[in-house]
Amino acid sequence: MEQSVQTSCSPAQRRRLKVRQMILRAADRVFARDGEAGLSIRRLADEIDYSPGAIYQYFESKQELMDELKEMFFERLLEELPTFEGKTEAYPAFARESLETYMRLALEAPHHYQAAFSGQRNQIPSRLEPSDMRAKNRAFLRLYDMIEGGIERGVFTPVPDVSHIAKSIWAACHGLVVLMIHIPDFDAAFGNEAPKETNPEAIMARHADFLVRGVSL
Amino acid sequence: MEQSVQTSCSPAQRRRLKVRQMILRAADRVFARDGEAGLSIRRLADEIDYSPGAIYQYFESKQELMDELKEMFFERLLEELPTFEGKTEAYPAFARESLETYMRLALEAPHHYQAAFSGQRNQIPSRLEPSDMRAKNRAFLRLYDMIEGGIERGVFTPVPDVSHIAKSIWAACHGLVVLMIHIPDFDAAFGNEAPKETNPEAIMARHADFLVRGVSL
DNA sequence: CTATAGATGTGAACGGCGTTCAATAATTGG
DNA sequence: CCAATTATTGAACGCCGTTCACATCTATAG
Repeated sequence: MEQSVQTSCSPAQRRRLKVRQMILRAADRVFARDGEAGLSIRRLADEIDYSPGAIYQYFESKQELMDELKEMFFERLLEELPTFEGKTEAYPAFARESLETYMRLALEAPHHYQAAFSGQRNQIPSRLEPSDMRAKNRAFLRLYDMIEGGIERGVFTPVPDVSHIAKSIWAACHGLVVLMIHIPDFDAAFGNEAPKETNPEAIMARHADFLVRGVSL
Repeated sequence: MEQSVQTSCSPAQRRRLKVRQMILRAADRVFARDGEAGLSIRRLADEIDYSPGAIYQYFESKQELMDELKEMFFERLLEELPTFEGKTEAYPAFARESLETYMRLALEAPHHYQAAFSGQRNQIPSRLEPSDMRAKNRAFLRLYDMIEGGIERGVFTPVPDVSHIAKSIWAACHGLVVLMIHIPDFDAAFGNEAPKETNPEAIMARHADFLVRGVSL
């Protein structure tokens, strides 16, 4: 408490945060490799050459650790989501790109994404207090603003409640991702008319197009 | 093997199936009450006054038991899905009703529904061999036929590959249900414009309408 | 520099889990 | 009624998350 800057606190607590980060990174690695079932406190402790009990010095429970892992996905999403800086006529393409980014990132980290929607308890998104809002809620706000922006620019059909449309579109993207994670070759399956295209990108692009057309005009 | 009808085989094997059904019904009860986390072989054995090991005489593993529980949802869905017997102009309403039935049943058995999409390993739906197809695949076929029927009647827009649209719509319904299960008050949340309606039925109806309009004309 | 208070890590333990298996009880066919 | 098959048990194995008394290390105060 000597030359305390108060903002970055003490010298020894730095190390504490470093170790915490190290645990999180190791957990992220194991989780991406072996999924939720493959990540146990004991295996994680083994990975970082610690005793299982030691982890509880840095996390209240496995749940808290998992929650931080899940949060990571939406933080990454917020970084990668595109921003619109172009002519109005390019807005639909921007909307499609936003939805495709969401689905692509989810498919790249399927375990993280699945886990983020496994529990039942969750915060209600709120327009207020955007500072300490969880990343998931902030991501929904981006979607909300994206649709609102389209309406203001006159490329999307105006509706009394934008949040309804935002929820429908979020749900649609979420559903496709979950189905693609859950059912292998979901894009190629059911090939009555011969499976022309089998890449996941194609069906995601079609899906995004279907949704954007649904709100256009 | 006396007056054997051959279809229902032996007298003692009857009892075996009875016990199997009894276990399944008990598992269904515990599962609906306490969810996937609350259903353990030991608790189930306790519920039916059996030894834990006894259950393995009737099921290879807990996974096999769970799989049958999940299958139950789609069998129930197949029973409750409406069939179309009306004038062409009523087809959109029939389509909406089909989607709403799917979502309503899922919300009524959230644990079953969530569990049905938790694993990664799953069958690819196939147009062929409809006899022993899993109920989930048969349910998808119903959706496929529903859309195809709409196109043939000239109320839905023709597309080169019906399965693409079917997948998008399935994904959209699935996504909404999962989000509603995962986020409490998902329908009422985000009330910028004052939460007028807070019943789940309303947002499901809007969602179904949004999707049916997307394929209409 | 040393003593000491607090943070840090350990290892054993608890209760619960899915699953297996030899031994026992029950049921069935001849 | 007996033999053979089947059903059921209870203990055991190796996991799991979590806790806790104890050892160990750190860093500050005298």
